[in-house]
Amino acid sequence: MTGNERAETGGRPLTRRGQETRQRIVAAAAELMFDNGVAETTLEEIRAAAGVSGSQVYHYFADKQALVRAVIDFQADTVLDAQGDHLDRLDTLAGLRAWRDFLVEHQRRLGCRGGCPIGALGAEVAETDAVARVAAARGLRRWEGRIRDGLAAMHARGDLPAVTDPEDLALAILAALQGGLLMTQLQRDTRPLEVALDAMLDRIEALAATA
Amino acid sequence: MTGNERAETGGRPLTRRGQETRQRIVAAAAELMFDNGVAETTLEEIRAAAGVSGSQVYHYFADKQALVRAVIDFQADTVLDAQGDHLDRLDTLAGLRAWRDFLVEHQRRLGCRGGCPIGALGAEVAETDAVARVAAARGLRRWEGRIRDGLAAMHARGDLPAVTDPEDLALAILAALQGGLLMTQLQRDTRPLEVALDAMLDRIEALAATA
DNA sequence: CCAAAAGTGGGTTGTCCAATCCAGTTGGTA
DNA sequence: TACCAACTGGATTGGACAACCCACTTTTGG
Repeated sequence: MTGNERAETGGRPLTRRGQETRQRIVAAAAELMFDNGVAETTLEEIRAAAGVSGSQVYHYFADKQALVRAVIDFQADTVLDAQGDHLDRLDTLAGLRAWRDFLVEHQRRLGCRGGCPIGALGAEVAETDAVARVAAARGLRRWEGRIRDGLAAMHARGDLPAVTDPEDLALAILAALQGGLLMTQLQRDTRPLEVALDAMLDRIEALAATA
Repeated sequence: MTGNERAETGGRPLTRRGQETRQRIVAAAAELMFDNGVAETTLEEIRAAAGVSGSQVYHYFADKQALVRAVIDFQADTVLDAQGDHLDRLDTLAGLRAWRDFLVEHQRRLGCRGGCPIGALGAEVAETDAVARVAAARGLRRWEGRIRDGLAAMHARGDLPAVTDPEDLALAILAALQGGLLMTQLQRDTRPLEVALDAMLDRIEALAATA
């Protein structure tokens, strides 16, 4: 899922070591951009944080924009990874609640800083770089897909009313999550995230009760 | 609500003309920053768009950061203004639905560009400028307050179950709205906004039915 | 072992832009 | 009419930073 295109147009292969270095650069860039935003992160800082020298960044990326795009794909992978098994257990109410608690606890540990690694990054570059915008949208879609799979299983099992659409429900939950993260970031308080997710899960619980 | 502090610390008064010019600068900055983001907006562009010359920007603002903070307050006023009477009619289900339609239609007219003028701006500077972050949070709180007032009226009237908390409900709705706007911006499609708001309003409708 | 890739450690260039300064004019108002 | 804020229209400085280039060494994979 992470873009493998070389900086140079001729698609010469990357050795394992090359892949690793490239990945180190992307990971370092991701962390710095998460902490300080894209605009406030310089290639020099990234170079130093990744522990590579001189022109290595330009060896792997045509320009900063290309790196930003790689970072977005990287964050999509990382975010889904970090949620681990939780995403496989969204087919019960208990699983959904546990996932909610995990997300809230994660924000608490971060001091409510940074917001969503995909959403915040995407929003910053959305109006400047259409390719990056689409990459961020794609990342959120993958996330949405995992939520939908859980709800669809509930739906198929008959735990949700037949008329409810798991697609819509999943999208609504992710939107509440994104908004909750944004407000939690601005207020430095996990309450918006808690209340937003609880509202959606309470709704699902209510729907489940009628099924 | 918009900050009136002069650039110079000695608080000399602004004449009406001065106030107007200052406002023109803020409005021009707000539009440019909404379209292109803070980092991509130069003071020179703002100066030209506002139709003022040379050092006028620095006559009213100590630096770019001060201008950004003024823009955030300005956008808070503007956003609430733009929703006009809708915000006074959030005490019925019909009023809530009409508000939802207005928001969706507004995004459609904008081509789903820019996201929330407060949220997107706040997120961009949140990790760099704590004062701006707090200003954005304050703007969202005002918005949240208007929603809560409507729901509280329903609650007082007995249209919502006594156990439900209008505060929480309002916060959840605003979070869904923010997340919906963000995803709508990234996907260039109003569906996320529609689905997120509908989920929250359906929930309120269900709660109202049990009251 | 050899060719290509990966990597070092600089230097350089050009541009953009925030921020400052100033000498002078206009305009309102007490 | 005197004063001061508002405003003009520049010039300038200083720094940051993306992007590019190069001579050379090390690593690796076939």
